[in-house]
Amino acid sequence: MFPSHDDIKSASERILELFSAAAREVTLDAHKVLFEENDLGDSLFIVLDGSVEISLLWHDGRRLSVDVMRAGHIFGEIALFDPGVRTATARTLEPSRLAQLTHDDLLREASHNPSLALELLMMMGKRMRWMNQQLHEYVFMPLPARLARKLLYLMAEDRDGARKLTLSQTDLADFAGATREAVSKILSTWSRQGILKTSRGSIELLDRSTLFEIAGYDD
Amino acid sequence: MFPSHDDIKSASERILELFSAAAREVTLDAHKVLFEENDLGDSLFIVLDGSVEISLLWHDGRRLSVDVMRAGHIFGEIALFDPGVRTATARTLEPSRLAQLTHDDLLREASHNPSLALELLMMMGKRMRWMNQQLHEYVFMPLPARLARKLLYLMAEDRDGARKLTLSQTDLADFAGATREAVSKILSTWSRQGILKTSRGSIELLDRSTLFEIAGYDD
DNA sequence: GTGTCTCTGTGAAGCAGTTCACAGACGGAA
DNA sequence: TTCCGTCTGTGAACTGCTTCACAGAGACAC
Repeated sequence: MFPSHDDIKSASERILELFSAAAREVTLDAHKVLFEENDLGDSLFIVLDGSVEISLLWHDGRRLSVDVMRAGHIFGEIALFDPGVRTATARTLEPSRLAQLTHDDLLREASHNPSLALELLMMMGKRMRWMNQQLHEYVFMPLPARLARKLLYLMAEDRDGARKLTLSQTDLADFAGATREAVSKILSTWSRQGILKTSRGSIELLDRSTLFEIAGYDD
Repeated sequence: MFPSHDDIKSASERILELFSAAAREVTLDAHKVLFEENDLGDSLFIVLDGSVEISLLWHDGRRLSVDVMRAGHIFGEIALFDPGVRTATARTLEPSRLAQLTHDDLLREASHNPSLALELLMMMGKRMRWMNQQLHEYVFMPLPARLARKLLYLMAEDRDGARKLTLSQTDLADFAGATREAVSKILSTWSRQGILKTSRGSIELLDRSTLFEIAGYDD
């Protein structure tokens, strides 16, 4: 199966306490860049409300979207623990509220709270495990399987029934690491096979188990 | 430029102390598997002597070699902080001596030593930054650039002049994430252009700056 | 309604890298 | 020396995805 989002992306009790003790709040409109790859940064964010897309960019304009962070999810941990330039770009998908915590805040709290530090280490372990999985998928899996996984992943995010995904095919292509045209063609054949139903700006899943098979989750 | 290996892969003073306080020593022959992807594991290793290759496997036999760990380098951190199955395979390239530290050892030491925990967090930050870089390279760069980077990376490892690399083209292909044939053809053209010299089982670099350009390190 | 804009569908050509096939080169063992 | 196994080089066919090109279909503004 694919991993449970809450375990990987969400904060534990103790990390939430850390935020409430030290964080500053940030409010942003939709489609605003919170930080960009190669910006200097040393802070961690938690989403209070809204959603934030995390993506990798390349100088020719290509983009690989890696994740969407929603309420309760934490991101920005690389530059928090290893201050320097950001390794990814974060932008809001809708109006969002975030809490921000700096490297200094962290040092102050964690230096006399070992169990907080241990929880952060576990979070980092889970995060690295997830990144490793992403590398696996990208390196070894062909586009249809990767696309199937991304669809299932993104649908599992939306709590409501998890059958419908609101996303243009262009954006979905960024998640799958492919062109819009390639994604469109694959979705068309799946649509013809009754696996899903496409419409302008959204996709409705009809046959989850077949998509599971295509994704290579063999069970 | 490409990252300095010692910063990312090596242990800090305090982490070395942790190993000397709690670790168990392991000795292995050449070409022995230390652990394999999907094995259960919860321990961290440091290389005392020899070298260990870290690679990702796929069920059809494909392999992506991601790194080589040498004396002083640490690996296995994912399963240390997030006990569960291994996300990669580790095998010795030559007879090697390692020290091993378990999750329990770590908890014992780090739970009353906050600055050790902070150093471990920084190490994890650097490690994630490096993984992110790998994902970037794999997703966005074409084979020749990726191959150039891997050559420069692997040559920087060997301290001795760093001009000669002892590695078969088959193994190099695993590092570049491509087939032996594709790598062989690229090396041939580079050889014809005087960038390097190939021979059975090794590659000698002649024109570092041209390879730098091909690798996309524009400076 | 009409116009415009973005999203979707699809076909044709191109290309980077794989797969397959085989030949020659080197090194070690007998 | 000869033989054998592994490593290297290269050509031909194939394939998965991109690039380019264009047409039709919602959605929204007026």
